[in-house]
Amino acid sequence: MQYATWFAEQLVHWQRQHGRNNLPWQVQKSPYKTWLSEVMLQQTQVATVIPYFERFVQRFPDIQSLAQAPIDEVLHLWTGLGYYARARNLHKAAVEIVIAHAGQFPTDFEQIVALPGIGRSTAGAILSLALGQHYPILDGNCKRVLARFAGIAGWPGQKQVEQQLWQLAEQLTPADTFAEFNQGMMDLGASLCSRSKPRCAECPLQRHCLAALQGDQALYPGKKPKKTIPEKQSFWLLLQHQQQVYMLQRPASGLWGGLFGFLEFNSAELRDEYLALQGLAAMPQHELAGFRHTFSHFHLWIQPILLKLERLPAMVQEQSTATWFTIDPIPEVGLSAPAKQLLQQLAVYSPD
DNA sequence: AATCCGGGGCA
DNA sequence: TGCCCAGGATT
Repeated sequence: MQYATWFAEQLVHWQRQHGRNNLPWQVQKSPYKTWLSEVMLQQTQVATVIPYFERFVQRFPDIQSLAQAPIDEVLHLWTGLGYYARARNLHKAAVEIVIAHAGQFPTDFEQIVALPGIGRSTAGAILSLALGQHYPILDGNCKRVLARFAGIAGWPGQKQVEQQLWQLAEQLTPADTFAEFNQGMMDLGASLCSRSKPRCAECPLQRHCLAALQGDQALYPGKKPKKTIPEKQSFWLLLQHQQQVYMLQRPASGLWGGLFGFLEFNSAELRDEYLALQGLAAMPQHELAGFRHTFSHFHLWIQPILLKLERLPAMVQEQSTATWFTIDPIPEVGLSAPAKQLLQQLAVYSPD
């Protein structure tokens, strides 16, 4: 890459002038805070992450406190962020760090990348931003900047395209100012070099950016091949008794792993069978508004109904993972976004 | 409605 | 090694 030195100088200069240097995880920087922010940012944009980050660090100020926490509390602070396996991995990694590294965040690439939830890019970010070591990163922002600058075609999900991007990142990352450089790549990708309507006129890299010169910025990075995704239905049963609702903890892996949810059925018939079996068929049912929740690989149509119970049926209490939670305040466990939304609805319909 | 995403897990 | 999985926000 003939422009490597120029590229780094331009980007670092731009980062110092226009980049982000006062985000919550950038002041009183530590490997722990950098790690936490990077994991949150893997899935979510900066503006959304900030309040989650603040709450999380306030409750778990260091690796030890995180390691000691019950997983339900970790998931609670993650509620609404999505990708809950990452919260589980974060917690698991904290325990590993306490056991294997005496509570000190490891400083070797190999040790860091061995932690659950940390891959090459996240390890590179922690090493370069918080540990003063020369490593490249390649997050979504970097991929877009690099693909446009060098005109790298194809979808970055393809092995060979990703390989090219990593190689380019390695070549361009300067030996000394790697921290500003990596931060600059993320900042540029998140601002000027956005997916749609990039502001090339303001970009420090425009002069040698292939996509800008060709005017085909929209072609990079290549798009993921799309496929039609199925629509599934789910019938949720909200059992309410006074100011409490009945919820079950989901299995640790899979969709909404480890979160608490309502009774769930694949059809209205199965739901009604359950109600009959529990002797609840005659109770008045309030049909709540159905709604659609979208995942990357399917749509889920959720039809909730609410049953207000006079008395607690015995069988309902016996399920092992089941708990009666107060509606308000919201229980301090992991909840999916739709479950949290429904709980908030119930709070409105069921004032004290 | 389409798009985005870094890493885990399994065939 | 190459898929598939995962959740919500933004555009």
